[in-house]
Amino acid sequence: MEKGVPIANLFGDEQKWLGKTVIVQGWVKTRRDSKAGVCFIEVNDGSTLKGLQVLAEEDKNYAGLLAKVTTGSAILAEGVVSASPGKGQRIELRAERIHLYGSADPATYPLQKKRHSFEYLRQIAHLRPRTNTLGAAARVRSRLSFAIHQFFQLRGFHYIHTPIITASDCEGAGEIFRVTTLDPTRPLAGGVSEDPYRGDFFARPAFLTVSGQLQAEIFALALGKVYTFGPTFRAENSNTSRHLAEFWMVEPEMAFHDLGDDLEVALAFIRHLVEVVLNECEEDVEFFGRFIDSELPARLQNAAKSSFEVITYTDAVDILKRSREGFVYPVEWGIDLQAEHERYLTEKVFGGPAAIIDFPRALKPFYMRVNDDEKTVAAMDILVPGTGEIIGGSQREERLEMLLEQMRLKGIPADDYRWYIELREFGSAPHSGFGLGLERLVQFVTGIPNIREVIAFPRTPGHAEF
RNA sequence: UCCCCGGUAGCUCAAUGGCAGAGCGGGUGGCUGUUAACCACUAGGUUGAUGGUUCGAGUCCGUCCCGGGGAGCCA
Repeated sequence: MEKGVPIANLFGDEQKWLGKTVIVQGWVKTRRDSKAGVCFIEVNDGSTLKGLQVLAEEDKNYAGLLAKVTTGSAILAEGVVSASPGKGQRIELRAERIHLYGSADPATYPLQKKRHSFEYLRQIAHLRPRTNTLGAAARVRSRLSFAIHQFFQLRGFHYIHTPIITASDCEGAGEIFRVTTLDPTRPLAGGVSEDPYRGDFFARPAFLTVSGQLQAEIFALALGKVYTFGPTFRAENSNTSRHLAEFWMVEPEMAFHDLGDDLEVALAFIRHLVEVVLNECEEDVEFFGRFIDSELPARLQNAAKSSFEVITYTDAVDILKRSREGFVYPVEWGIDLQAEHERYLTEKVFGGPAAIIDFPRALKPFYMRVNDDEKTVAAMDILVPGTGEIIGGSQREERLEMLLEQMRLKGIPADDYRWYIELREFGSAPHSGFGLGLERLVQFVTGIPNIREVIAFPRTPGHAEF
């Protein structure tokens, strides 16, 4: 099959392509007719935001085809790259040949030239990647995913594939999805006395993972530095612009790293990702700045350059208590910081991203390392303006006795975590890690307000279409 | 799950309890190296569902469904 030149390449070096005959393949974004015998077809192939103006003339042998080349159609155009006398573009393609792969009925094609609401586009998730905003978000997400691998691979991390189906309700991080082959509409044959998992696929309770961290720890204590990057699932009934039931998470885990090292890696990581977006997704960032969030470019510049503030939970509580802000949730040492508190810290106190460390022991999961004060744990949250928490991490408890005490205090059955405990019995070592929600990162670097727009097929309570 | 706001033409939205409307999109015609093109004409409606109040309900009340914003939970 014929292969065209990506339109991004043409715009990337216009001088080089001028006068050359090329093929482009893509979808008609819009079409402007002129009775002077010319027709302007804007073609977008997804390689870049901007479309290429293809000039079709009515005296060419493809003239009979033009009536069907409507908005949304898939076409091939071959012709000479020429300087454009018109305004909005420097180059255009003067078509010698046009092939129509698939037409689109203008009466029923759901995408119009004008702006649609995100709510409407969500109902046509099979067509919305063709819009400017969703297309740009998908490109940025792809570039970020690559940058995530780059960052870790270049630093000697190994990519670990942790299981999607897990047997343990890990760390009780929220509600979990059950995995079963049993038919919920058919009652158990043996009645209430029967083992409900007899006849089920795994012959025991099984769930979709909420985190790959515990398994990543296994490999950190063998390969040194590892990371997982994959889908995770939460069955929380959360209806907000920041939550999904299925989302992607990056979780590095590093042996012989304490919380300070962990924080250093996390901050370098964020900075690297923001720099990649600024340097390699310029056009898309400029688009988001113009149509989605005017403060975005400045915020990204700020995040790439300025140093992140790092303060302890205890200091953060002091700052909040001294402030004269009328918080809905009163601040006291020991409370979980609320969205309003996080917003106040990032937006009013620091004016940028911030990291909070050393949280009260009672607030955090059993695996976090207890500090010498015995009241706090070596945890960190990285907060960004707008999105809130984007990274959560900690140094893990490597001391057997302390881990067992933590599990007792939090009511975690040791029997379910034999393997996790054994990691502390056989060659235990200090180690740390963190988790970053990919979708929240994409929200942060694009300014897109609703998380349902930064993932192709959002799963939320009551919604699993496509 | 809780609080607030909303659901009217394909899309985005108007309409004191009193004739169902506009812009865009579609169709037809005109004009033009066009740029969210422009001009004229035209088709297009069970006002989310259901029950009630009223001479009369898009509008008021009850219930339900769906969407948005905020909160909680979290990444």
